Amino acid sequence: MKPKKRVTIYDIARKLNLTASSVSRALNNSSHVNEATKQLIVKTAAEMNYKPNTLASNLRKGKSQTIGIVVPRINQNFFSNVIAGIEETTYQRGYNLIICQSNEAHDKEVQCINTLINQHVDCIVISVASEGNDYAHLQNVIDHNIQLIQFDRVADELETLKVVNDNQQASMEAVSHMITQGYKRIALLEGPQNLDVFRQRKAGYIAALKAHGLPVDEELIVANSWTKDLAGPAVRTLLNLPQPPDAIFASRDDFSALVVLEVATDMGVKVPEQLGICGYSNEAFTEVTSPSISTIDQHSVYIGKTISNLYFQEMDNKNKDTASTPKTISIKPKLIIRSSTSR
Amino acid sequence: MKPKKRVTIYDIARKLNLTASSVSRALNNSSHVNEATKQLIVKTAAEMNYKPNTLASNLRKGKSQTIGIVVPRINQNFFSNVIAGIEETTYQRGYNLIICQSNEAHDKEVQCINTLINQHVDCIVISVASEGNDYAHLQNVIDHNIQLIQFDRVADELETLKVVNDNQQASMEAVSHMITQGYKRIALLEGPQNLDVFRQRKAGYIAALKAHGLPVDEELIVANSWTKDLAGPAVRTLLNLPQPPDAIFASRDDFSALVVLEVATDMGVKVPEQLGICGYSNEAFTEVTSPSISTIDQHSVYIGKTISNLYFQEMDNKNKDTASTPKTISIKPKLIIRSSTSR
DNA sequence: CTGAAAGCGCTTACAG
DNA sequence: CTGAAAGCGCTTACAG
Repeated sequence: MKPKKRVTIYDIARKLNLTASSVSRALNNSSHVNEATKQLIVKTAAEMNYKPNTLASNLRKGKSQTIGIVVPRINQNFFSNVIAGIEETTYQRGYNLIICQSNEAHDKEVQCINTLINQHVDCIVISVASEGNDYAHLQNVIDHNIQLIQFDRVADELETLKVVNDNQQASMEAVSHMITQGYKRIALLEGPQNLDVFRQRKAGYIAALKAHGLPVDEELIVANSWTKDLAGPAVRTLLNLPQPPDAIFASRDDFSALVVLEVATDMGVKVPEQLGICGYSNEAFTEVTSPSISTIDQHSVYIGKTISNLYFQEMDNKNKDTASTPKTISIKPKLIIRSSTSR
Repeated sequence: MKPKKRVTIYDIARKLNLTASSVSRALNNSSHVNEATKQLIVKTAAEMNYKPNTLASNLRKGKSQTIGIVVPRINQNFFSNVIAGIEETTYQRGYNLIICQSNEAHDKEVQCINTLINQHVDCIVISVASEGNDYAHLQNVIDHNIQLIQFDRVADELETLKVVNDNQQASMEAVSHMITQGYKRIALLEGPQNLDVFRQRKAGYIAALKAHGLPVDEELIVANSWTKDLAGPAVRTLLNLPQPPDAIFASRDDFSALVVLEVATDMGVKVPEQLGICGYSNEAFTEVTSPSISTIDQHSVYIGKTISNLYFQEMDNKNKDTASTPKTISIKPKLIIRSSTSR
């Protein structure tokens, strides 16, 4: 069976003794086309099961109604939520999403970007890979006149639209909350410090301690080492210190917070009475553990929506020829106080 | 600032006093082109920061090197993992992914499909929405000669390639395992029964009981009602029965299993001694609770890889004109035995 | 090995 | 309101 050809506007035109021009106009709801023939054309197109060729239309119009997204990992909660948020908002406007994952590798990130440029996407949304600090490929996006929007992990030096989480502020609030609850020796589980977002969380932790006149004890700061096998022992060591902490801010994520909870339970350390615990990212399970775990919600879906709205707004501005200043929108994460820090 | 035009093969040709034909051939590594000029062309293209226009190339070639994916929700673990798997395999071959979410709504699913048809994707991968049982839009995909691959939630009546999970077999194994461990009154937490996959899990549960000569007690089968507020009370009711279960198969997912664990702990019911628990889907947290929770791994990333491999294989067959029979590949989920069912 | 030409399916100024 | 024509950027048989 040879692939039968698709119906084109020429086929419709031929059938109705019209020209492709008219068919095109009718189908695009353009003015200057007789209402009766328009009706006829639309009806006939449906009958013939006509599907417009977006490729041709986009080539002609010089835009693709497509947004490209590059994230380190598609199947990481935060990112898949952001993508879902972007999808929701852009879909209504008839935009498509092309999605790539960099796998945290700079090489692949460059390749993804090139593919998206070749695809003539109208906009590229990216959260940069942890590896590499050469941003020539992103500059290339700008040079090709494609709107670039960075989020979460951003290259500061590039002047682009940015949507970020205020990690420092959120961390500061979380730690301040714990101090208010009477915790005095608060430990920090670091996330990977090569990423800015985790450095910000650490900075927030330190700022909170200082603001409340508490000392920063290096002994209580645990470097990121969260393979499954290392997590437990690290926490155990912490809790076995001569002067153990009375609270732990698991700034990496809720999984590390869960490990803390498990180790504490296992050692007979009561949460929240003897040990406060706060995680990060509001994974679904934090609500259902006992005690439930305090954490920080990043509003990831909302971040996605913000990104797309920012894009559409920017497009409007360009049409109006308003000067567009590169701006950064900071989303305030929300501290979710649950039982694990309430005493 | 007006958008500057991109470099085309004509620009390169002009610069080198050649024709677009030659440039095209050189850039596509085609034969019949002098090695020296080829080198020159490639070098010049790079210097001019030339990016091919995939839109034009695809229009001309009549294919898009793009695969469309439609899932109920992008940000659901299972689906985002499948997508990641597809991405990994297709990326190497230079394919792009256009991703849509149906939000479980039939209307939106139809719209997604139409968009993908218009985009001239080469293949559509879909897991159908829970709503609706009219599959005209999928038939339309086939009619447009686009390869259709269904996965997980499939419309049986359509003759397409299918990649499914053997939910029944996996559930049967899980329940049999619990029986082997000495549990005798095993309860079932159902998933939404309008979806085939959850009906299969229930069937596996019943089959296991029957195979081991155990009675099926309707009292022990709890309908899906997993809003956060309803989960706890439902489990509590179950455990307060005059003849309570000594094990629970949370066939819906690991979150419901976690609820069971929390309620049991709260009631002083020892897991696994007095109550066995098995979840479904191998969420990351199941490994780190105490006791760790037995569950079923669906190999979701592998499912994604299988889907793309199936597609490439099918393409090869078509090129060889081999008769292509619609086939179903069944992935065997893996029972992960942990502490919550080991006594 | 290279060039001239047609065409993928559409849109859109330009006439009438 | 409708048509004829050009062109988006590329690829590919057809000549030479």
